[in-house]
Amino acid sequence: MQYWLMKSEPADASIDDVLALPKQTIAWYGVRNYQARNFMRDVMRVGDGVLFYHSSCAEPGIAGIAEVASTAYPDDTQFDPNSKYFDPKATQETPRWVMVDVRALKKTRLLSLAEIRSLPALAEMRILQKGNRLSITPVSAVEWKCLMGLLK
DNA sequence: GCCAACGTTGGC
DNA sequence: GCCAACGTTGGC
Repeated sequence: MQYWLMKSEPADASIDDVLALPKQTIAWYGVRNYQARNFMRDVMRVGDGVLFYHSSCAEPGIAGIAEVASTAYPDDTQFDPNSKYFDPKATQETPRWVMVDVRALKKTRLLSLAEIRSLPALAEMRILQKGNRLSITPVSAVEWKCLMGLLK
C-alpha cells in the first residue's frame, strides 16, 4: 500500500467534477513527465491512497481523498493529433505515456499549501521542496496519517 | 503576468 | 555525451 499526491487543475478536473462522474472515477490523462509516468506504471497499485490536490488556481491545496482504481494503461490522448497531449513519437505498438483511473472518495476542506507549509510534520513533503514540479509524488505513511487527521 | 526551477531537445 | 536554448510548471 502506497500513498500519493496527484495534482489536478480544478479548471480542468476539480474534486467536485470527479465526484460527479459515473463511478466517481476519472482517467488521469495528460501526464507527460517520465518520473510521474514511471510512478504510475511501475509503483502504483489498485487501492493506493491519493490526495487530490488542486494546482494552478486561486487556492492551491489538498481538496479531497481518492484512490487508485486501475493499473496503468496507455493514455489515448497521445495518439490524438487534435489533443494538446498528442505525442508524434508515440505509436499504438509502442505507447510512451500511460494513465491510471482515479476514484474520488470524498471532498475535504481545502487544506491549503500555506497550511501544509506551516506544519513541521509535513515539512518533508515533495510539494514543499524548492522547484518541485512533479504532478505525482509519493506521500509517506506518516504524512498520510497526519493529513488524514487534519482532514477529518 | 512574472519568474525561478527544472525537464527536454537537438546541434555539435 | 555535453550543454545551451527552449518550453513548461505553478506559486505568487
